[in-house]
Amino acid sequence: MLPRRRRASSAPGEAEWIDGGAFSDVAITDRQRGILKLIVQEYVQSGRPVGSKALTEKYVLGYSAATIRGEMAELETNGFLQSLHTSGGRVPTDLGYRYFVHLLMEAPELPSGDQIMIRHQFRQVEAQLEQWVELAAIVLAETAKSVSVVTAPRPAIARLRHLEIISLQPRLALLILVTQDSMVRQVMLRWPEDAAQGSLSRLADDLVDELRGLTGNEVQGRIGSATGARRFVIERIASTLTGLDAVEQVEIRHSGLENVLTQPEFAGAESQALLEILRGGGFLSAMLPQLESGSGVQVFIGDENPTSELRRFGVVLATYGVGGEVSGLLGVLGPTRMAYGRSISSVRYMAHLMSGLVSDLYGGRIDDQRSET
Amino acid sequence: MLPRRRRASSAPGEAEWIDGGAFSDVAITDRQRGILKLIVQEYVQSGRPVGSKALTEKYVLGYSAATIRGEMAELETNGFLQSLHTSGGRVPTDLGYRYFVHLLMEAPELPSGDQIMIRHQFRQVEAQLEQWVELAAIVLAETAKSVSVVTAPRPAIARLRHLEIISLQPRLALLILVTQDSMVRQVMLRWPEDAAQGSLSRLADDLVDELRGLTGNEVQGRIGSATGARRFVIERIASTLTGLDAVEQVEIRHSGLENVLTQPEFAGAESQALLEILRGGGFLSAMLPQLESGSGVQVFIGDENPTSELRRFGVVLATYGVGGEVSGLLGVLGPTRMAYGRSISSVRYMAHLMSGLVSDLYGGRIDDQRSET
DNA sequence: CGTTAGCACTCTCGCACTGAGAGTGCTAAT
DNA sequence: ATTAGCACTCTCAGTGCGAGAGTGCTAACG
Repeated sequence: MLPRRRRASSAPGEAEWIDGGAFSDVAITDRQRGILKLIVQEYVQSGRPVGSKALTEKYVLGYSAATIRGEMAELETNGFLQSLHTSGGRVPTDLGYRYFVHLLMEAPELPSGDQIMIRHQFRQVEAQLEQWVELAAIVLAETAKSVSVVTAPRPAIARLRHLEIISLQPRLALLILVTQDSMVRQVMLRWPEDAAQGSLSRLADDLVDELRGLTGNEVQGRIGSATGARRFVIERIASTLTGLDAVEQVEIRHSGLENVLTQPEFAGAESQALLEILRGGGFLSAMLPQLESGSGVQVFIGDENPTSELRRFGVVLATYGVGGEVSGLLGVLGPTRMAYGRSISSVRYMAHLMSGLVSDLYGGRIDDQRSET
Repeated sequence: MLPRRRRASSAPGEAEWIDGGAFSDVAITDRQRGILKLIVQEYVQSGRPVGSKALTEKYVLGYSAATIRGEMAELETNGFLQSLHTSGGRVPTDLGYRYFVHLLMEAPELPSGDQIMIRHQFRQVEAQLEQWVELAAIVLAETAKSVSVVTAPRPAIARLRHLEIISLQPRLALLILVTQDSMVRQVMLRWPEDAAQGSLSRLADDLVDELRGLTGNEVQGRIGSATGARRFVIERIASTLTGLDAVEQVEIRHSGLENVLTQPEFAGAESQALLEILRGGGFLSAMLPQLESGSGVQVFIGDENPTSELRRFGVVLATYGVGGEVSGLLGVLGPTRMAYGRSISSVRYMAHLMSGLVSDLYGGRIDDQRSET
């Protein structure tokens, strides 16, 4: 009946009333819309349930507290609000937030001052690829004032570009793999017998020539009749490459825990839930199938989240990257009572920025790799 | 007068009374020692100030609560204990903890069951170097039941082993540096003019031949009369290598926040202090000068810490690595009221384990680098 | 007929108060 | 030297209470 999840308004500036059809079967008047909007904003800001009197005192409305009470009662029966106690104000339900995000909220562009500052920070570390993700997490946490999560950009599928084998000890060597998308992995190799650097280097050169541009599965297919050290190394290359494609391998950076842990709802055990979510790779593998890549900023509120641990959280996510080729994911995590407008603005801008950076690196050069050594 | 900081007992098993000389100018009887030990243990476990009566009820001692009161009073005047309120028991001071750690505590070896489990986990990821540090942080946090910090092993000084330049776009290239200690760094290069992959590869080959084995400063010295792209690349190599030597570049992994944030002393703003410490590189640069490398597990309690943000924390640290050549740092962070014995055992074992792993990689092959390509 | 003021009622929250429990120092007896 | 006893202090949990805020209902109003 109602949409479980929808893309956020992508038009900066005014709230959009277009496509209200999804909610149109619910009777909700303009005035109720206005009141709902105020309640969400107020509750997000204060964290305390909001009542009719408080609204009339804080805002100049054309009608009185009693009227608001009536409207609030109706909003409650329609499922947009709920009252925690008989007295003491009301708070939005997940549906209330959803309606707010979908139809009432504004998510303007980030102030140009912020944009300039952020771009400046990125220019500082532009050269060091390793720092991009870290910086993105930090900046996103700061602008959204929430916990941010960012993954490194990943190719849809890893292909070998270069490898080196470095002898460390007679029976120990280090295999360095570089993929076409500039990911680097180091793998330790233990030989059953002594191996000299010379033969290892030759082996490496051979393998580069033979395996360049191949995926993990294709490398696996090349094992063929290879034997001994050569076979062993090829197997390792294959498994490392396929490992890179696995979702579980993706590391999430996060930042800004302090923005959220100090909020009242995270006083007790709730903070543990948050840390748990951020720790394992579970968050990612739960979220990924929900994301239609390239579809802009997506918002998950409370029960809309795929796992029950996230039931009390709001998640604002976007993918970034170039086409379907290389992509990462970034977003913001907070209590359902979070500032969705600001979060969406921040996430949208950061996704845009990171896409730009990544496309500088990888854009339009997917197939001209074999040209030179 | 009193030592500000001392190495922890490194003899597994019994507490050591040797070298008590440092504290010997303070009059403290055997019975007081026993009482102090009990108080620290009790307080660490319960988190509540401990009183005389509670001790007699919990333990079978040869004397009564009144006697304990007398001894506790004396311990307080000597600075080992302090009472937070007129009534309500006493808690150890920093000095009390220090005495406990130095002379009263046992830090036995980790149970062999734990050791086996840990080694098993490491065997699983042995091949993936990137995962060692991560796993070390996780395991350390688990065994010490506290927040762990681990840095990746770093060479004392980075020397170039290999480099590659990969053309991404006409004016954009990626420089991949590999140091002799197998660290890999990726640097983006923007050219003022178009450059073909062919010339870049030749440039890279040239530079490898010329710069292999050199440190950042030495590379800097080789700039000489080089011009154009060549000069630009050399400069970047030099600055990246020197950057690797900088302490600020070191990344700390941490794990186990949940072990500590749920404890009573971190209910409020204190948690923010902890997150702050773990965030920036400040922690490391403050701690490093305090550490005599290779001297085993070191313990810093409260005011013994170099920075004031750490005043309410206890820190148990050890370096690991091979000789003075390659080293990292790992340890545990917690409230001053932490289980020092368990922490020291865990840190000691993990340092030992990581040293073993690192020495497999880097051991005794510091100077035979130029032999082959 | 929608809107609003008024009213009685409910619930939370902060505050003061209280008694139990625990700890302390002191002293006199052992 | 050790200890039992005692008077005193302080914390903490529980209780009661009043203020404040919110609610639903109803009657009056434009």
